[in-house]
Amino acid sequence: MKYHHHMAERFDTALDRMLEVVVLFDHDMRSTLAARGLSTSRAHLLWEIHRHGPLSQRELAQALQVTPRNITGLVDGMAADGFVLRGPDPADRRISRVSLTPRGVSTAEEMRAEQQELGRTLFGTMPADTLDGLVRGLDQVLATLRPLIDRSN
Amino acid sequence: MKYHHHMAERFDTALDRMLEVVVLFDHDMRSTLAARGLSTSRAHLLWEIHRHGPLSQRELAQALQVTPRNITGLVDGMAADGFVLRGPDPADRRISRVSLTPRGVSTAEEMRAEQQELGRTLFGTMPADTLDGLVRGLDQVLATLRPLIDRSN
DNA sequence: TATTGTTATACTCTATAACTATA
DNA sequence: TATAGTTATAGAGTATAACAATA
Repeated sequence: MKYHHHMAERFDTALDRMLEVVVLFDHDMRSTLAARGLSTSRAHLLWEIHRHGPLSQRELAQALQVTPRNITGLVDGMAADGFVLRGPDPADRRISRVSLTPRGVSTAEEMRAEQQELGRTLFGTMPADTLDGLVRGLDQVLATLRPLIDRSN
Repeated sequence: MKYHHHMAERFDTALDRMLEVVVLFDHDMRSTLAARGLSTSRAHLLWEIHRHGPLSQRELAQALQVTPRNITGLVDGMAADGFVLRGPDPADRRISRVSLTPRGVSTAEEMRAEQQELGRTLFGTMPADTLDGLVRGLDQVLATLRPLIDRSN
């Protein structure tokens, strides 16, 4: 009984740390993106195209786990702001292929560079064994969490 | 040069794990809350009152880092759904004190129980030294991240 | 018939500004 | 005058449903 109580406190501590990390990361990401005129959704869309090349709006809807209607709105706004461009599909005239403008590409690359910079800030002064322990712990958390989330989809 | 490149990969790996944890936690929290008829904002409001007792809408606006106008809307909706209740302030008739209904209290307690359950799920099978390493790593990340966020506010 | 994307409509969270009632 | 909360209005992200163009 005493043992269980003791463990419960350790779990709570660990979970508190995880939750605070989630909140602070979310906050940091939002302000970084906002400085570039991007919301979380817009950044996600930009990133998917940067990784996979020009995508149809249907494909974007699946990648962002959102209805096709929302992609229309996101692409409208991002096209107006010069991040993306609608183009025809060579084989299917129903499809609108969304690609990045030069500005979209450079924004994606800057986001990537800032992410690496954050990595250096967070881990650059961390002892190697602490970093190893962190990654090992996170990997185990992810191994438990991933199937939990998959099941709920 | 080779050393730096090596470290950069280690940082990227660690950051990737952190970001995936953030995304999955966020997803898990949202679906857990949605099952109870709560959004993230509503849950935050509920939690603040549960921790601190009845609060004025001004205090809630500060706690949620949101304009007072939004509290009006959140409280309207949550009162309609039976989670909270507006009451008078004994000393100042301008103030609307928001407190939890019995349903609000039990919802907050259920959320807390589910959080502990998640802690058991994630950490219950984790070796003690791995858990220690995880917490140590997260603490160092938070020590770097907290001042970064504070500065941006 | 089925698929792609759009128009029409509505809900939640967010913000600013003007206003009411208290202090 | 200053504060607490509301009404009025607007914008972003989300959802469903009906529809046009294309397959």
